[in-house]
Amino acid sequence: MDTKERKDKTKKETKESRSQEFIHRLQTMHELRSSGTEPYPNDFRPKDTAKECVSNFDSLPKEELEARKESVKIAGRVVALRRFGKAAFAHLQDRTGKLQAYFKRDVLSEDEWALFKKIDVGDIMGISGTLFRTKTDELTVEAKELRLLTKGLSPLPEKWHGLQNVESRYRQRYLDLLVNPEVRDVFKKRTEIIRLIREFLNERDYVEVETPMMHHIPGGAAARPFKTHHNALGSDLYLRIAPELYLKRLVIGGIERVFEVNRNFRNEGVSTRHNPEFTMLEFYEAYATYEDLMTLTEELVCSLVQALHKSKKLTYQGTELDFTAPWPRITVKEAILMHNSEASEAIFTDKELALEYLAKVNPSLATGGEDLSFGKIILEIFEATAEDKFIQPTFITQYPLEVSPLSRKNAEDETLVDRFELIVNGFEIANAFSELNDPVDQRERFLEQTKERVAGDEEAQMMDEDFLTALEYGMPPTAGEGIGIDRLVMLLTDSPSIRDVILFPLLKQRTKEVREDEAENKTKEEV
RNA sequence: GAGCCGCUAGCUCAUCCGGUAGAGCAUCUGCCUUUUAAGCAGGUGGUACGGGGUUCAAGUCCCCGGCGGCUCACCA
Repeated sequence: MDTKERKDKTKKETKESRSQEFIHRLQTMHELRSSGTEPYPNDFRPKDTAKECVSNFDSLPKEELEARKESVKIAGRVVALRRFGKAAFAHLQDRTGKLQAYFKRDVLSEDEWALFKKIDVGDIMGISGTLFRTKTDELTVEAKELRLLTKGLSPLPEKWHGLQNVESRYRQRYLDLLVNPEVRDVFKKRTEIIRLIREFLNERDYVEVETPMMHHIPGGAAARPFKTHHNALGSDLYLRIAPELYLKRLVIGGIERVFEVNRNFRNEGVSTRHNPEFTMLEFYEAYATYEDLMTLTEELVCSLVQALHKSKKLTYQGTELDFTAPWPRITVKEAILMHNSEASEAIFTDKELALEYLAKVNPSLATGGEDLSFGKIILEIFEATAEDKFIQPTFITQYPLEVSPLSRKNAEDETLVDRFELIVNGFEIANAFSELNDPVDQRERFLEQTKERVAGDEEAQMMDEDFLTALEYGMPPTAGEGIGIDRLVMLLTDSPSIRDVILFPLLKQRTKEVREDEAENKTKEEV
């Protein structure tokens, strides 16, 4: 078979044209198999990891290490390969890190040397050998035996620059993880943060639960939901926008301290701070108030900052953030007055004046603003003028009643609720309140929401009779909180975009893929 | 949804006023038994995101579309 015939054969095997390197590797794979070397075996069991080798033996002096003839057996991906004719160095990367391997023609059998000559960067190998130190003092395993464990057909991105193309990094995250160590590090930290949060709550007697992702009535937050359909039940369902109403049912059921770390889905735009599916921690504690949760939040977040940065301070995108507690507690009203020197205090008592002021600070809401509730107007003024001014961790408290349909009314001022948000670097990290446990009041709040919904507010909440039924059995006085895990991880890992802390952020399907999928689906339908 | 920027070899990037599409790494051939962005010599590899237009000539200019990034808007 000449080269051209081989290329044609390869094109038939793979549905599109491939790079010369892919074709060459595919040929190598076929050659190995036909000469009796399985390119995808599964009988190799490594006994050691790169990290174990380093931590156990890297401290030994060269002579002592080599006298011990320490045998190791490791497996990993070839991420670098330097050949010298009759010898070669490679770096193998496993889940724990990298280890250099040395291959010498004298040491290996003829078959193994022949196999080694067919190894490419990106292949996965298994090696048995002894540890030694090179001239440059690097701990290295000298291969006595080697196996090809997986032949890689597609070449890895370049060793020096890694994978830079942002779109490729998100779409092919496996490559990003493989070649960009700092990306691996961010996701390790994400896992660690979630582990620490679980530990923190478990220590305080909280019980972790899982509640439904598919809701008949999407509730617990102001957001537009994704809609789906259950065929057998013949009913439309919504992906949850928050677990809140289910977690409260559990508090009613006697799980007095409960939490869930899981996904929420909100049908809204994407940005550096928003992904349609995102991870939220929600927790509820009976016999606590929102003030207790402020203290708890300080403890939780401080412990995370301390654990990851060995300090109470960290730098986020060039800004130093100091998490030393206590953090300022500022009411929405105070926050607005702080950052609007020209605003009169009358805007908090006169809806017309407030609306006038809002039109000034956010002209996009000038039309249709009359439909907004007083509370919504105040909140809009806060968001337009004050929210992003709070860089250091700050609790914003005392939110308007109308924008908090699940929160307990403030005892002194019934137009406000006992609620706070934690703002860091201008964005919301946490939202918490003393929960409304008066079922009659809750019903009225839902009715109020229903009216707003009819008036056109797609985010207003729906009446949830099943939840009201639960509340009517009695929920202990409870405080609850939600913490956006992705945003917290952004802060703790100095990541500029939420997409840098979500393994597979939502991206549009590419046109070519859409066409192929449509073609495939059509074929299936015809069959 | 709007504005700006980007999309060129497997990867990272050049191509200045429109004039034969280039480099480094990877790959291929040869040499090389302690290298680590190994080295030396030689070669292959391109539908320049897709489509249309202007032009003797388009990666480059214009229009339509796709995907991505950033900013804004939306969005707790």
